[in-house]
Amino acid sequence: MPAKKKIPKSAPYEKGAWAHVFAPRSKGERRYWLIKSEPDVFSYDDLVAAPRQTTCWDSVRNSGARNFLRDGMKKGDRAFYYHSNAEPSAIVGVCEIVKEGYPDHTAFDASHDYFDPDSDPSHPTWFMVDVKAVAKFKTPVTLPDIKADPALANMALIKVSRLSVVPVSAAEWAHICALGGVTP
DNA sequence: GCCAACGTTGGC
DNA sequence: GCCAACGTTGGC
Repeated sequence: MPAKKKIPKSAPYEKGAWAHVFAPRSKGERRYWLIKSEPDVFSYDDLVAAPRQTTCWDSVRNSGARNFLRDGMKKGDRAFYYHSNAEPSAIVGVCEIVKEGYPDHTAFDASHDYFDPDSDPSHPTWFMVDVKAVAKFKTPVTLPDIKADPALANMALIKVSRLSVVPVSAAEWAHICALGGVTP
């Protein structure tokens, strides 16, 4: 693994390199994602403790991540729950998309930290989904684990840092579920 | 705390 | 349309 990797000049999610994650689906096809949260802010255990083990995934303010939330994710899709800025940073559980992309109301609220005056209810800029906890990993799969695993070398998590929502391939999904001790 | 790798903004 | 300055994420 190169110590320093070259990231394509143009952001992949802008140029259609990830068009497959937005492409039409076969009937019943499920797709996979990874969502990041700092555990000090909202951990997987916080999700489990939430009413109906569900929360709205609000406050994403990056256009690439927004596109995944708004256009990529479908009800029934699954997502890894990743703890960022943690020691160690790691995938700690599985959740399910239980409500597809809808306007992020926190952008409309002037008193909210993530208020965006350019987003209004008639033409929302930012979107969110609802996620529900499904299973906590028996063993967290850490970022060093992921980086050391040749089967995971192409994960979007590694390829494109600083994006809080990224796609996961079906092969990566199965592999990581096995490492984490949960059924895919 | 540092800083790489972005995305965004705004001057021109 | 270019690009420098700035802000953010998140690993280390």
